[in-house]
Amino acid sequence: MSKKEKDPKIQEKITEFKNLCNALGLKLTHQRLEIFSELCRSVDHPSAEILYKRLLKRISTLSLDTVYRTLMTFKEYGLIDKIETTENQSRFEVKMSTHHHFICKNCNKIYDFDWKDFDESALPDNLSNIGGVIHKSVIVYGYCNACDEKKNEKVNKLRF
Amino acid sequence: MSKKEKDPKIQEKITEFKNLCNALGLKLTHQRLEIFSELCRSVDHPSAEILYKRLLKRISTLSLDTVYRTLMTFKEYGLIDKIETTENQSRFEVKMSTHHHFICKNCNKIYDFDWKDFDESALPDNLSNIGGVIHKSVIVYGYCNACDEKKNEKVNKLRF
DNA sequence: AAGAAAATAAGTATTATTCTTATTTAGTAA
DNA sequence: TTACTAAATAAGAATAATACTTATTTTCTT
Ligand SMILES: [Mn+2]
Ligand SMILES: [Mn+2]
Ligand SMILES: [Zn+2]
Ligand SMILES: [Zn+2]
Repeated sequence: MSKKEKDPKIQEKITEFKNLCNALGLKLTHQRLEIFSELCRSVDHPSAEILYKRLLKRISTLSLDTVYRTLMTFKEYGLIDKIETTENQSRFEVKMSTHHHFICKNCNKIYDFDWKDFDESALPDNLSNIGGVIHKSVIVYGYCNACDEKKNEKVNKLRF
Repeated sequence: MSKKEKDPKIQEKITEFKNLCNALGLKLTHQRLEIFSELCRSVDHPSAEILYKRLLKRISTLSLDTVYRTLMTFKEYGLIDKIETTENQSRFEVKMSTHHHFICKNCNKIYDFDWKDFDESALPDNLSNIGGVIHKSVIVYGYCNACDEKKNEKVNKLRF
């Protein structure tokens, strides 16, 4: 039985998830519910392994394979997304309204951001030579503020 | 010794590569030259393994590890890029002028395209809360024309 | 031509993900 | 409820992707 969520947004997503499982004929297992809930709560686009470690606290008998398998299933049914990265561990997030990703070159954290102007902009003409576009997104790279602060701390330690 | 390149663009990149190796103190080995040249010629953003298979025809003693190690080195020195994908095999390309990627949801081919308007557009303000941006790029998903044609062929076979 | 430092090949190791199978569970209908 | 069936899970084995170790070879310099 999943704990009560404080955040009503997450509560809502979970209710929606339960309904979808029913509608899609997916059995609503304890594992699926916990995996989905944990991913809902995660703001950091976790890997299967990170999710697994977090979930072990709730389901001590959980297997890593179940996490992988369940994420695959969720992806097949369009409940979650696999994120584009250059890392070799895949990372995931629950399907959300259109948004984009800032990836820190130092800590590899992935932050969400909105960019309405981009969402509304027309794609370039030359794309029709390649194919028909279904979805577009932006990835930006840089150093996150958290990392900058840490770097400054270090510099200050050296200076004083 | 690398074969003469027909394409002067590629020839030029290879010459530049040789100079850069010198400048950076990277030994210009047969393997490095062939790996770089092959990646230059590749329009398909190949994986290490694909590159390795192509290169075996030229260097029969090449080891897959050398391909991985060399690609890592090239990336460290900024000569190539690792591409963002949702696949679990990394894919690569030689560093080129700013461009973006169309990824086919069916065949996973990655096509390059230009989008000057995007390149010149300002990022959204909310990004400063996250960090400082160094690089931005677009990924679009869809079905490439090649895949569409194949699908139509199949449909026609069924109809006639 | 000789020597030092760096790079390679081969084999091994590790990491990430998937498969196999026996057991358990969710959903359903009596 | 209970019993049944199909689907899902856990555990461990297997595979795939990438990285490490070390003896040998190569590049670059002198
Ligand atoms: Mn996101
Ligand atoms: Mn490209
Ligand atoms: Zn960071
Ligand atoms: Zn295609």
